[in-house]
Amino acid sequence: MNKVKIDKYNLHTTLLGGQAFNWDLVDDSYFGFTQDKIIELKLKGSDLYWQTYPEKDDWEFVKNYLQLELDYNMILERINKDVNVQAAVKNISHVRLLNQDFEQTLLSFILTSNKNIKAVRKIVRGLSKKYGEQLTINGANHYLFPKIEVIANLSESQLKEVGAGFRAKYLQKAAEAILNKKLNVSNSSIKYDEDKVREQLITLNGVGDKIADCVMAFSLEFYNITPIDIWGKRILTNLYGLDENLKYSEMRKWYSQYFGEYTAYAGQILFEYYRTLNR
DNA sequence: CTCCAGGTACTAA
DNA sequence: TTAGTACCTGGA
Repeated sequence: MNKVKIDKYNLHTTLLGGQAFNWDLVDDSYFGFTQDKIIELKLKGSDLYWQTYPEKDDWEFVKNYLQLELDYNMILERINKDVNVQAAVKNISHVRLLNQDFEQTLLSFILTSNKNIKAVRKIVRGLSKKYGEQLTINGANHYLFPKIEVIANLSESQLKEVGAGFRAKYLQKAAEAILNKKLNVSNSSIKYDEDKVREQLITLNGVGDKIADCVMAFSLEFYNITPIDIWGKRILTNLYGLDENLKYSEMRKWYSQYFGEYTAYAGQILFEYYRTLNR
């Protein structure tokens, strides 16, 4: 495996927390899957051992996916607005944001509607095992996330077989929209206007404010916003004293104005912290 | 067994 | 514009 030094990187919570559903801890290695790669990561002290399959040694991918060149100390300073952030950083140290693939992120988060993380992970694995390509690495079987065209051509009942439930038709339609280039959004959308990207995403059935924000923060590098789920709302009302009846857009605005350019990092750190506190 | 989950669409006022 | 409710399904 290849080796690189990393600092202040909570690999465990970053990979297995609430922003991605495609990582597993096997012995002391983390294995992740995308539409065309299996990624293996192993942390020993400050040494990160890494490898990609089947195309090996894809450093560009790993560097970009883990956002290794980002100035994390600077971000910590920028979001250090109060004791809540300080407590979160102290307790759940150094949670980062991954830069994930747009298509996989969109489809995965469509599955989160009214589901807990564990259940979503299960559906994503079912999808991959049944409809994704199989790879054998060191004698073990791994499955890639299914290709968009595969999902677009599955029936609603085929998707329900892996537990997608009422989200099955949303999933298929979203894959179809991507395939037919009906969506004016892709991984290069970071150049585009925030409101326009959100507007595009919400045209999809099954994608509302919250899921759109997840896709934007976790795969399109819109770090100035953070998705507000049930935990995000609890943080706003319980820690910051906001009215629980505020509209979603008003809550998002509050987060963005308070935390600024790196709101997504603040949101994710607070989310992982507050979720752990209340479990 | 029931209850509910990192929401969203649909309907009625 | 806003409030109320159904939705698949599997963990807890």
